[in-house]
Amino acid sequence: MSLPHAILTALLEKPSSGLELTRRFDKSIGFFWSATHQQIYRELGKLEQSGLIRALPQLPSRGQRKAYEVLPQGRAALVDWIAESQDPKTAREPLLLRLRAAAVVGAPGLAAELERHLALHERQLAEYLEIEERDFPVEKAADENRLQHLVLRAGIGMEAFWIQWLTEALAGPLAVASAGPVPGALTGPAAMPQAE
Amino acid sequence: MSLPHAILTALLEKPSSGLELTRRFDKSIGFFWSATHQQIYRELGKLEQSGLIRALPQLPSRGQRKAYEVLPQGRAALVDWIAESQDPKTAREPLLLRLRAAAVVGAPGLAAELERHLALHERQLAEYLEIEERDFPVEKAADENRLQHLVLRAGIGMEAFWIQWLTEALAGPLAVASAGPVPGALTGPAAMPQAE
DNA sequence: TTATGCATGTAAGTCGTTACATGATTTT
DNA sequence: AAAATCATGTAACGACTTACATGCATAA
Repeated sequence: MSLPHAILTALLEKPSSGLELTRRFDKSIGFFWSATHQQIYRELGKLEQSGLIRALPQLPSRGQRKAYEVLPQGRAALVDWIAESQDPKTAREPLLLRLRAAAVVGAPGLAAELERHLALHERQLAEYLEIEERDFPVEKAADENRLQHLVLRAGIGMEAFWIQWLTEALAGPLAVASAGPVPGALTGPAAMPQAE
Repeated sequence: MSLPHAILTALLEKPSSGLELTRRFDKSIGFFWSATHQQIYRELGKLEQSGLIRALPQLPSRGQRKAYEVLPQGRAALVDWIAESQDPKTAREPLLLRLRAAAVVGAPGLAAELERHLALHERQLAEYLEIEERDFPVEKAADENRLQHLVLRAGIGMEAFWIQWLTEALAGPLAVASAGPVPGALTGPAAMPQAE
């Protein structure tokens, strides 16, 4: 149930139309919770029906843009959600899954993928650092911005972690000892010192 | 499409029944791709119908346990998947969303959540380190285990990152300057230096 | 023989993704 | 007027979650 609350937060920051929200989800909010415009429109409809937001009186300018604002009920729902007890979900990392699979059947082509991911993470880190420099300059470290800055620091830390890990992974051999990529040659299932 | 390949990997490591897979997904594999038994049974059915795995001749012992093994086609499908080009998905971190929401409407109850998460991550890290000590002792750093060890190192690194970040977050003030938790008092939408 | 646990499964609903549809406005 | 773009939306599917159902084996 994160999407509706992400939308409430975005609308509190600034009342917006569906498309404007979509644009904003491509940037800051979407760094930690992406959403397509279809999801957003559907969720806006639900939120309006639930009485948590309402459409602002139409500005009859261009297009049919409908802007929404958060109602007191919506704000209250958001406050409740913040304090809810939610366990961290077990991570879903297809890349690690692929590494583990490569340990069993061989790893041709995997190094290229790791390098590609490394480049992507480096680009993302650069983008985060740019935002930090722009919005949270060292000279004015204010307490009011602390939460926003913490969110950004989390993004920076995660990217830095992946870059370090991928670099370490690419530094050593990726091939597995016995198993080749030959489809027919089944390796023995027994010799797995991996944790179960 | 990660779950079927996670299952193929698990079955290559050791042919198993649905429940055995469920147990194993609660442990090693599930650290990076969790799955419930319902998902697993459904996926086993699909994989069998696709001719990627087959049920082993019944051991008529207790219960109705059906064990599956991977067929050459399944192994080939896994090899292909490893080399596929898959972009890293944008992270989904509800906790960061909640921080961002707290920056807008206030943060009562958030500190308790952060502390709870910190404890959970510390426990998880301890578990990973225990596994590392058991399965990858320093004296026998072999290349054959390198991929499995890398996967585990990723888990360790992620937990370490969260612990560090949460500690840093809890070290400072979490309250937001102006906004209280009062549902009716809407704050101005303008003053957001946050990146958009 | 009831109860408890094991093992496999069905059903329903939500969330997310991909592809397509529609009307309005701006550009050529 | 035709084409491109903007803005909102529908439809269909697949993945995941939660709750429930069933048959079998062992234990009380």
